[in-house]
Amino acid sequence: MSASDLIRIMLVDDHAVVRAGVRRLLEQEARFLVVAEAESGERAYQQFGEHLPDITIIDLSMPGMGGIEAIGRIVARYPTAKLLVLSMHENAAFASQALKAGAKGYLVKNSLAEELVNALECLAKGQTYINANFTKKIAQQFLNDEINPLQQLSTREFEIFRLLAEGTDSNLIASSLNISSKTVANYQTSIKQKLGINNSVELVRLAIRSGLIDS
Amino acid sequence: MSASDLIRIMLVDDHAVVRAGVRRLLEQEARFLVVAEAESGERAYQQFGEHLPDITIIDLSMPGMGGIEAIGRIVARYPTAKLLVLSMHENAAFASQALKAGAKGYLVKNSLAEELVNALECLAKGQTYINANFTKKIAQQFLNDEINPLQQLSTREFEIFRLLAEGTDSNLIASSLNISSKTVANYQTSIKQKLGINNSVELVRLAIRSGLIDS
DNA sequence: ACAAAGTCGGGAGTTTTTCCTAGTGTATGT
DNA sequence: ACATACACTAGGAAAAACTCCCGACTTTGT
Repeated sequence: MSASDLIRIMLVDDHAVVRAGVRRLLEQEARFLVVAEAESGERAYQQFGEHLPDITIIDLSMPGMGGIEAIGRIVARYPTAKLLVLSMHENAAFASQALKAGAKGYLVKNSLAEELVNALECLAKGQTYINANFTKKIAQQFLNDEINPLQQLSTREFEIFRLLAEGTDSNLIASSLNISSKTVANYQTSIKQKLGINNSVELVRLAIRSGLIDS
Repeated sequence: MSASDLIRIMLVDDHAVVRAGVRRLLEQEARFLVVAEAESGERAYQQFGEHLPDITIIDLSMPGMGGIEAIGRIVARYPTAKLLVLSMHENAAFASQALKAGAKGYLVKNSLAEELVNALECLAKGQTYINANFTKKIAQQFLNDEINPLQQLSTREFEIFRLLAEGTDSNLIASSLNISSKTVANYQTSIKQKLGINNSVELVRLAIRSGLIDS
């Protein structure tokens, strides 16, 4: 292996344990070299300029400047930067946001070591890498994502969605809107179906994320 | 150093990266030896019996049987087991529930390596260890205990509350905890009653407000 | 040892949710 | 103008979830 094959890597994660873990996994392969670590988005941006790593492995949820913003700043300044997101969130929304911000790969933390190596090599070659069992999830939600899930709802559906998310009793919704509680129940089903959710937990989360209600 | 000083450790975390990270940190110190790893609560319980580690380092949020449940089971069978929680949740509710379930220490994942070593030595000596910058947080929230509704919940109730708030299907909860789905339903009722809420929407919002889950 | 509290689940009834069907009204386009 | 589409409404039937009540057993504390 020639020196040019060496892939210089920076690790960004607020958890020292995770940084150590990735470092350990990478040490198994001689062609990877960790040249820098950062525990925050701010530091990541600084360190990037100092070390100009080939690839940066970055977490999304960090205190202060989050990973997404850090990605945005780094890519803005260094458009050829290769950033691999290593997140614990198995959430398509997170992935698409990260990729939209300029990341070149997305991996969940419980992935195997081989997958990490695989992802790194993809990025090194200039490709984009996304977790295999994740692509379909993203593909599914991608359609809905661009549309903005709540936008699919009809006026009535949206109204009922809002009331449900606020915790309003179905019967109260019915009498407020002067419709049968049976109709409310039916709407509830169609709303969940349209939003692709199975339970009221996801319903609330979606409402909160959309800023419709606050926690 | 004599052989008897060797501290045999088991790691339990669903993220391979985290396990590798802890392992790496522990390898710096010759007196620690990782004798087993597990990626789930179920496996942890099995492995514990096989290896009988001096100390078990365990994560709380794992799919299937959660960490709290695993702690409970291990402590039930092996009352002298020393379990150190290594969680990413900087949340007093989690900590107190974990300790109530029988854990001997609580550490957040972004702690420094020295703190981990420190904690391990405390546990090895039979002491209890809690993160320094965490004790005051716990102390703070301890005062609000009367106010903090989640504190009213029993271990089991809390566990089920968490799973419900995460949107886990009742039947899945039942099978994860090896109890009847009827029991889960009954718990659900008592949880709502204790927390003074009427529907699952409020349940989720409470969980989010408490930092138990994020939106 | 006794009381108090936690865990577990059956019984029985109520409520909610789902899935299907179906009527009405209102656009939209050809 | 007429067909087509879709939103709004709601009933019926069945399934699923929830509530309330109770009893058994275990753990814990005094």
